[in-house]
Amino acid sequence: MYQKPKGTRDYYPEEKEVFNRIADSFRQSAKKYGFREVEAPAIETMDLLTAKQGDEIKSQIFILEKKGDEEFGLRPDITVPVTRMFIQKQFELPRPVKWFYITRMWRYERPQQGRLREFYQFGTEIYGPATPEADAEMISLAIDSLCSLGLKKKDFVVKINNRVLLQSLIEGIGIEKSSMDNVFRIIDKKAKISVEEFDIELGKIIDPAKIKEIKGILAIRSLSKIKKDTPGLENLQKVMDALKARKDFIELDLSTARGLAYYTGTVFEIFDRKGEFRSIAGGGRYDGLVQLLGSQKTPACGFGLGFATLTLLLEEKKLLPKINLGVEYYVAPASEKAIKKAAEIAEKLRKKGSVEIDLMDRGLGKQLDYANKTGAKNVVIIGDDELKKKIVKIKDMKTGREKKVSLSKFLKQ
RNA sequence: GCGGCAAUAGUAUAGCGGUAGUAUGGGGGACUGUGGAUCCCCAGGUCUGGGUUCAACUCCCAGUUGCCGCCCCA
Repeated sequence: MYQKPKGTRDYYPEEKEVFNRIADSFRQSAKKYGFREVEAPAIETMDLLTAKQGDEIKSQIFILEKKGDEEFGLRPDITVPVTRMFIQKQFELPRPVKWFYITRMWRYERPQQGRLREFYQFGTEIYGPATPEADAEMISLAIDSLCSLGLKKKDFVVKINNRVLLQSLIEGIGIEKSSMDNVFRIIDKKAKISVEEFDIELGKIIDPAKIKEIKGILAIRSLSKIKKDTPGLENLQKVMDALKARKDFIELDLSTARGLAYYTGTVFEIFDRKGEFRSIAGGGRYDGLVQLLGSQKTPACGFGLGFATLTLLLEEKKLLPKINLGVEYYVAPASEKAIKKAAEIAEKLRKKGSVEIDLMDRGLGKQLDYANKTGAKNVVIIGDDELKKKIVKIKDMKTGREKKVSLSKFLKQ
């Protein structure tokens, strides 16, 4: 028996339908805000995929065997390919450019809870506006998207921060810029590790006497506690003001830093309230990315929302869509002679809805069994008797009740 | 890249150093054109490769995959 590749998952019909329902729901939410769906190639040149540099990143790309001079890899995220798409058409696109995607990505890494090697994300990118309203809009959309699946404010929380603000505060206590990336990385992990570990990790790169001050900063729960002219403060305040209608979902959390990412301003991450799973979604402002990819500097922001963790949460909250893949009509020929007529009936019924017909040359009992197991709503029975009388029997599979209908009348309705 | 636990029909589970069972699901049949019940028949399994042994599904080692964690999470 062949096994499926490590870290992938198969979607059998019911599972695929669950996926489709969730995807459709996201699609609708995004369209309500005027976002337009895009798709990028699964493969991109290694030049593009590694443009952001970093050895870790490169080690997580599935690199395709080199043919000639061409070197491709599977995209490990889609912000970069979509940004490439933006750059190629940027001068003809009316701004703001608001795109969304529901598609898959690949990362060569160890699978664990909520993390696969091939995975789906719903996400958005906005190119053009530098306004706090743009940040607020993408966060609103993320919240609405989750709510439209039935999740409530008691189920998830949006932790929001601003990297400029965090950096000014950290610099304000005398930490050098050179160690900022590492400090950010540890700060971002704070919720996941113990106080002792946090102290040890930070102690390795900064003066241990400063750890307490950092903790003091991270404990701030309200922007009003921060000195008025601190860079980033006003911007974050405006973003949060614009999100007032959804304030029950939002928490200021200065320890949300989002690793070494390309984020330059607002950052946010969505978690389940219990903090049981890894993050459901994350995003922020990345004003430097377009320039990094070789074009003129353009403000941009976006978020990504993974299906893996989301599914875990929906499962726990019993919010996964209930699926019935049964057809509306199963047409059951009860005799050899009726097969032709049954095919005719099926063909006509298909103009209106989903119809299945016997392909296994089985007796009526087995056919009903099959119709029952696959969730068919009605069975149309046609046999010698019905042929003679020019009728069909319609059996409601839920109630078991049968009614006789004249064939011509039935096909006309 | 590192570590912990696990692996028996499609699924869920027994079992034992000596020829692998049960349930469910799948196919066929009976109940004499009618499903969800009952009964009968059929197909289907010890993850892979080594080792120990007269004999390995069972014990040992390695690999693979799964679950979980670390690293990382653009």
